[in-house]
Amino acid sequence: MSPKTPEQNARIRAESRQRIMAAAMHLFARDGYERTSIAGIAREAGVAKGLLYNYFSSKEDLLRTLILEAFSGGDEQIANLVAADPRSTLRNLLKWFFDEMRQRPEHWRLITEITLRVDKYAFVHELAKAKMEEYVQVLSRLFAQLNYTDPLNEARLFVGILDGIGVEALVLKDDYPLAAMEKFLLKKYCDENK
Amino acid sequence: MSPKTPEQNARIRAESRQRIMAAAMHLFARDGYERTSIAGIAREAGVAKGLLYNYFSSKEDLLRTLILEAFSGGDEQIANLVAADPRSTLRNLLKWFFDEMRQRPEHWRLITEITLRVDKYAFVHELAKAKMEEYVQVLSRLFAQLNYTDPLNEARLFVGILDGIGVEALVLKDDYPLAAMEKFLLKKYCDENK
Amino acid sequence: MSPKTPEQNARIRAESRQRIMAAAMHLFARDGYERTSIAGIAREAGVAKGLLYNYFSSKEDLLRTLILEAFSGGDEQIANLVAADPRSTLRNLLKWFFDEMRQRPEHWRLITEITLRVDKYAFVHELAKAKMEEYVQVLSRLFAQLNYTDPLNEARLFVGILDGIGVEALVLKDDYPLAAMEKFLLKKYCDENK
Amino acid sequence: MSPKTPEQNARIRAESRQRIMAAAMHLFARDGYERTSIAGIAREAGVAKGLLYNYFSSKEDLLRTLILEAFSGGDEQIANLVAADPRSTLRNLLKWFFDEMRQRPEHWRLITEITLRVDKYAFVHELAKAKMEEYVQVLSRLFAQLNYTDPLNEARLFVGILDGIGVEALVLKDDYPLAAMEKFLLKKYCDENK
DNA sequence: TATGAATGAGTATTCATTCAT
DNA sequence: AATGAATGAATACTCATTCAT
Repeated sequence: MSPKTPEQNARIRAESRQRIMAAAMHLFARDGYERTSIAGIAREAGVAKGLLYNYFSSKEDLLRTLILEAFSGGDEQIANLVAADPRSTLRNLLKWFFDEMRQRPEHWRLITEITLRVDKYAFVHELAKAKMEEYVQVLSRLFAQLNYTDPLNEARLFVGILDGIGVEALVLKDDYPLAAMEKFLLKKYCDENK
Repeated sequence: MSPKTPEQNARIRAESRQRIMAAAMHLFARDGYERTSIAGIAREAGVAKGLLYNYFSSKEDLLRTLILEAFSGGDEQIANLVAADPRSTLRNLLKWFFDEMRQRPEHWRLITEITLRVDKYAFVHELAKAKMEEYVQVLSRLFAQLNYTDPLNEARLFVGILDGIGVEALVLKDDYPLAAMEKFLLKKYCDENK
Repeated sequence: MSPKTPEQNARIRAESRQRIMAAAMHLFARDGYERTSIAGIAREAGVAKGLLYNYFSSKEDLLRTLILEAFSGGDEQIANLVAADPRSTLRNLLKWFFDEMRQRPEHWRLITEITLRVDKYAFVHELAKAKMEEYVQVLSRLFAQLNYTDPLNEARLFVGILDGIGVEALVLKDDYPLAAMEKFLLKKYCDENK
Repeated sequence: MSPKTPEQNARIRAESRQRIMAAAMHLFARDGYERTSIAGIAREAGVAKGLLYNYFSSKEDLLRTLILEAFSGGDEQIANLVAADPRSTLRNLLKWFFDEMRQRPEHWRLITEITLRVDKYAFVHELAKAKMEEYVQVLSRLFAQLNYTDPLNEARLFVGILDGIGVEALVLKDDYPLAAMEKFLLKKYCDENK
């Protein structure tokens, strides 16, 4: 008789929104942004096409939302990896990275693909640049503490290594020796006896 | 009006084909595969849309042809980089890589983008895997000659580094310090005094 | 919480209904029937979309209601314009018409637009025809009293003039010399010395 | 074997374009611009939806083309109505107008509807204003030659009359006494004995 | 009485592909 | 070998309407 309470509506909205975002993330990651249709996302989410536009103003707005959330979600997690000594921090970071590659490869595939299509989605350029610089700065300090002679470029190299391994693991999938590389890098960067 | 000789026809065919491929490569690289239209390729090539289907059975077939050629073209060039001593070979390789990133970034953007869309274009998976293994083997031998303790993984790391720097340079464009990284890597891998 | 009395309910109903109608009239007039959305009307009226369907069975029903009311509303006003002598009645009529064009141009734009879309909204045809004949009859009597030789066609002409000036004023807006035409027609039809 | 000659193509294109324009004119006029779908136009024209976009960049572009053509077509015809003496010119004009209303009512319905929806299609405002002023000027000269005391406003009135009768004839259709009004106006404006 | 989340048919537009010439 | 007019399935997006609360 009486309309739904604001709380009920908020919950319903949050749920629908979440389902749509999860479906979109899955499909964007699996098939790429361009190859994913709104109809497909709606079907995957189990809602009608039109509902999507109650929550996102366009397909690109949905993408933007996912990207922003992915980037900011990453930030929090990385903040948790910082340890007392630099070598442990590096170790945590490497372990986190390889775990992610094993557990959410599709998620990272999307991030990588979108990041490469920079021209079309200009906001990504700024975002990626800011993140990159942030990571390089943090790593640079770590390498300085470890007395590397050129910590800035070591930091850039380290980021590049992770990026490169990421791309290769995404392409070669089970054929890429993730475990071996993890061990190798842990030894190279975190071995106390070195 | 007069019937053409078989030789003339062959030449004409080769030329048209080449123009179409050049136009397609340019546009695929600049705008991405999905965002490039057959009409656009035909316009860029200065031919009619229909002609395209005399040479390629579909848009994807055209893509496939370009990818195959790009990969095999790379092979030849890399073969030329091999020098007498391993350190010079590494130096040539690094210099070639950084030159390519400076001169044909869009070309490599396409290769990278397509390579990431592995599921859709399954043939790429095999191709990429074969190339990767080939490169790793060659590099592995180089690192063995240079007495690295784990030459196989060093080779994988090296390939990963180039991949990663490539991705970052493509994303950050002029904001990425290509020159600094080139110098840094040349010192790290090719400095005789080390 | 406490159950409302029937009187309260009736008042609430009347108010909601009125707000919806006012909002719809405003938007239909400003943007046209097709370009106005139910969502927009609800927003303008400050009610939920669903409520609209408690009072009107469809968008078209809402339109119909507005049209009927506009026509019958006009009747009342026009009845008040009748004066003792025919020339004064004509003068009142002209003044009322030009005042309306100045004060509620959008209202008349809607009436005109809808009236033209006769096929789609068949009920308008009958309505318009009935009104037209009624006006022509009244005017015809006026012109007969003023000893015009062909009062029936003079009446039709007079109605046509008002319609025509209405359309032109709606199209040309501030570029149409409403004041000059008002003066001109008053002189033509109501000048005692003529 | 050989491709179509440019002449063949030009003819084919002109024909298709014409069929699409005729279909669009018909449907826009009958159902209104908003209620007419591209699919409907294509069906009426007997072509595929896509073909429409080979000739017009959008639905609005198609409308614009039709409007411009309708306005410029009118110009030519009206130029032919000018006669040696002003009374004959007026007679030609009135006859032309009533003939048009009898023969192409739907055409004029479209012009009127679009002209009223000025806000959305700003280019119409300018067009209509220019035409109106042009007609008023020509008529003003005619009325001056006929020694009317206020030729400018007489001209405006005359244009208004035609507009008004047009609107009413469009709405009332066969119920509007077009013939009677024609005779009445011819007598009023063109009777030599008056 | 009133709400607003949800639906799905409908819209304009794009584009790979075909085919008569 | 080459053309480009034509096709129609697919796409993102809109919006009147329903209905559980």
